[in-house]
Amino acid sequence: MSTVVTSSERGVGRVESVSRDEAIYRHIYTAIVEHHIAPGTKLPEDALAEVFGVSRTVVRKVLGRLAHEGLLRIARNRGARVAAPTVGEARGVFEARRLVECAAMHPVTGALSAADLRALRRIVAEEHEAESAGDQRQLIRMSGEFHVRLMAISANEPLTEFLRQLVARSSLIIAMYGSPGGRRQGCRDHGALLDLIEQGDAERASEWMDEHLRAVESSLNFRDRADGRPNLRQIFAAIDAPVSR
Amino acid sequence: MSTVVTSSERGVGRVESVSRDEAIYRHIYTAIVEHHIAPGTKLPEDALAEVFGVSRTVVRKVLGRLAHEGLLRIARNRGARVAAPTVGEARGVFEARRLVECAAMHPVTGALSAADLRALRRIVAEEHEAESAGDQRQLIRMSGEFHVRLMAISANEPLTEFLRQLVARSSLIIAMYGSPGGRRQGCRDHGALLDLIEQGDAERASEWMDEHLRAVESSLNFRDRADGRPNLRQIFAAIDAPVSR
DNA sequence: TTCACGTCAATTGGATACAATTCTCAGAAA
DNA sequence: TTTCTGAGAATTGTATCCAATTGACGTGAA
Repeated sequence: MSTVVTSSERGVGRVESVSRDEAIYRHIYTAIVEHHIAPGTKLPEDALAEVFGVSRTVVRKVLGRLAHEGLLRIARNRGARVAAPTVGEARGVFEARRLVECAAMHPVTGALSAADLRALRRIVAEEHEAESAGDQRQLIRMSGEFHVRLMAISANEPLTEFLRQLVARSSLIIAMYGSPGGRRQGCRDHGALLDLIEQGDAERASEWMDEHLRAVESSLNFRDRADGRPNLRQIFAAIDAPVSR
Repeated sequence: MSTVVTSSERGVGRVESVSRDEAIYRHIYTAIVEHHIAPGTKLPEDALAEVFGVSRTVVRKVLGRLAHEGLLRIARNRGARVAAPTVGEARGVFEARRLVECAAMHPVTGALSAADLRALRRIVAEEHEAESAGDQRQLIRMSGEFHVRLMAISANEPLTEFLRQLVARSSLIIAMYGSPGGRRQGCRDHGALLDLIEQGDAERASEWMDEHLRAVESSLNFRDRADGRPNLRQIFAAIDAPVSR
């Protein structure tokens, strides 16, 4: 599963970059977003506390944060599970992304610097490398990174943070509904988008982003679940047959 | 200050609508958004625990949630304070609102039902009443309610929740930078917006929303703080004089 | 007077203990 | 066999306790 940060992290040389809470948060966050943990998986407080070598207190804080970001669902007295977005929730996330990311192309195009462009092209290059190497997890990571970093150019903290959450949830959605080799065009696409932005054509960049996100959404299979155990409640919710007896 | 919910809330007739956590959350949330507590006010865990008759444990959970929504700032070992948005943060919030709310006018216009329209007109009427009565807090509440309910018509949960947070933070911003009688045109404006949406003119509704939000932002006074103690760091950040000694 | 320093009170961070709830599964009854 | 039931185990919710950090205050030296 996920490796645990040893106590050596608080070395003298390093500026204790992140708190212990933050480190645990990132571990679980990464595990979910990079598909190390399947949607619906239960995350018991005891087990996590033991894995990370802390008490349940700090685990609960982290779980609360992840739940607030939509990556977990916490049911009272029933603990936390990795979120398993319904089809409706999945469509909602992508609709929100289209609205926000397309609209953001205008301020982003206006604010783009040469350094920004270099950093983004570097990410696209890493996407290519990951694709060539067949490293699906790296591809997921870099694809998400691209979208978030692009939004970050707007220098708008609320929007960037919001998108970060949407991108993370998108990753969960792909884990549930994505076909294994579903998204092939993704990376070259991002490069083409950068060309448009570099040319200052915000309008076409916006249209481009719209098509891109629709393509990703279209590549999903909302008819049957991708993972092992089917969500019975979801399946039967659409069937209005009378219950026997 | 804020009244405490007595234990009678868990009456038999009522379906125990909200948990105790939720009740405490709403109390503090309302107190902040409706300007019962000034930005920068410290919120000690002990004091809140005593006020609400619970242990610090549950208070901490609630404070964490409020901090995650941007209404509080929690500094390690220094406790929670009501957020005091800087000018930059304030502009960021309004920029995000313009981007999201304007873009949302298209799906909202498409999805508007007769019942939605009635509910929104009712809110506008309550805004008028509050304005006539000089009830500033009710005016704040209804104005925020209008924007959130309007977004809710899009039936997009992530966007609606995001806007709810932005609206709450806007209220904090107005508490800091708003002049007492600053916003007079607000309520009739909302009615005019509904006219445009009712006519199905999403494009003009979007433009209208843009102007509306810019007007609200323009009515703010970002030069000197509205509340008592000035933010020295912010003031001196712009001055590049060498420190004596 | 002003600054530096050290002690002490106040507050928060984290761990543990106990209570409350849910889940599991064996066993009985239909 | 299937379904219901209930006792026990497992897990979460809350309170409390102790350690760690911060901030305030008072003392003393320059």
